[in-house]
Amino acid sequence: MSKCEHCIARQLNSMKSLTKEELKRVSDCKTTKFYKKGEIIFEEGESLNGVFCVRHGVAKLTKLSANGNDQTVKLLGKGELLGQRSIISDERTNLSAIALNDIELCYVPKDQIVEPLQQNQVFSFDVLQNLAKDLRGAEGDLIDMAQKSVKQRVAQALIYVEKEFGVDEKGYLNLVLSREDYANMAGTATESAIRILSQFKKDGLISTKGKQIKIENLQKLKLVD
Amino acid sequence: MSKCEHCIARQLNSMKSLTKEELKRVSDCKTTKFYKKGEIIFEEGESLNGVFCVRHGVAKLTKLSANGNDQTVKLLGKGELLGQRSIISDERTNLSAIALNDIELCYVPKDQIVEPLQQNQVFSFDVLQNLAKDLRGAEGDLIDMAQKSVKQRVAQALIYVEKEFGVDEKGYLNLVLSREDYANMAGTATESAIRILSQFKKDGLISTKGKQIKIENLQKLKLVD
DNA sequence: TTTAAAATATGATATTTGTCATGTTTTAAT
DNA sequence: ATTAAAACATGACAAATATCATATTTTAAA
Repeated sequence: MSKCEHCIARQLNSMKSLTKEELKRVSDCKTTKFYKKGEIIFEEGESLNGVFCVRHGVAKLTKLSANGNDQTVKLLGKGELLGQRSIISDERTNLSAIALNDIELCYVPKDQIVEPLQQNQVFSFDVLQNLAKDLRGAEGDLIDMAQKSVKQRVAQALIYVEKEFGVDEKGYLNLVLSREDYANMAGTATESAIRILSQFKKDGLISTKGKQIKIENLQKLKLVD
Repeated sequence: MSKCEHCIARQLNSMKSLTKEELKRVSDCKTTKFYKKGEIIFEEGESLNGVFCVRHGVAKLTKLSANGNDQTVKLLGKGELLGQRSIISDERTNLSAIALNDIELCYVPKDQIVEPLQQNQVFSFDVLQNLAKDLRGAEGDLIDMAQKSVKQRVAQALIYVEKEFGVDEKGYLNLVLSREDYANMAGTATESAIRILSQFKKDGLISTKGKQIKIENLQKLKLVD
């Protein structure tokens, strides 16, 4: 099995601050898991006994709201960690994680994270900084959700996907999502997302080819009202 | 000047995990600041060189949205810390802090927090757990904002204020807020908040005496649609 | 105490967004 | 290749919410 020491994904998260010995231990007891598009990685309410590190593919973190809608909180790509928070606060997870495409994850048992967290200052400070950054992001998202129009939120979702996951050689978003996925990110009805994306297309802000989307005018997309 | 060692507020946050020596140092270099109702403690975009600990009174963290609305992100009462995150991530603050009533804060210079953060495992793990908890809360709020009706959000704001700051001997909320404050918390127009509060009053969910509000039927308030 | 300003209240109306219905297109399984 | 299911699209309408206008009440300042 491949080793963490050589994993590129590792460079992208706090794991880079583990000592060689700690990393070796992680590497020795990690397992690799595969999930197909749409499969559930974990569900809200579960107790997690470890952390998942995305090696390849994209997952979404969602929560089912009281009225039965799925709200997507965050998308996670290569190198990002799932379940980190539940481990730190030792609580059940409040979110579900679902594969958005075929995904490969490394599963690292809890102890391998908690122990360094309590003994390796560099690591724990790194995790701390990441959490602080996440928190800032979450507050920003909260405000956007409260203050921006649905159209603006859909535009944001497109911009986010482009920025986070990039485009292919022809400019199409690497991450292909359904209209429903965009609706869940923007916190709106699927029909609304469809309508808005159609409008964006008519207005030349985006173009599509099948399910693929290309942002044609990023500036205007940022300025929708 | 009073000492941190004897401060009750301290018990409520991560400072309780500082060693005696660390706490002594904090105590020796802290300064006390007073702000009147409505005064700005700090504004978004400022670089903070320390952390504020609420000793008495309540502050709100808000952000001005693109369309000129103030969105309240969090209220902070006795023992809570302001600016913690900006210190950890070493970034300018993205939120403004404003006194909701006359408030007394202890200001602790950055170094007194950062140093223990990098050397005292117990303290840094405590902060880590608090951040994890805050992040969970922020994600919950995000989802509520996206999925709940304005009426539900106003109801929530009332419930939050009761839970967080309690009631006086007659059952009135200790923290007296304007309708606009409630609107900013719920992310809605002031008129909408006013209308909804009036409706709650008509329906017997709350009663008022001047600006004071009493929750009369918590159960029903939790169940508004 | 008087008076101006701020906060609260409420109606009328416009806008945004959601919901339901229905049809078309695309995708994936047989 | 055929077919069923899923995704996409769009119209019609309803519901939620914002906005604008204006009046009343409360608060704070002179």
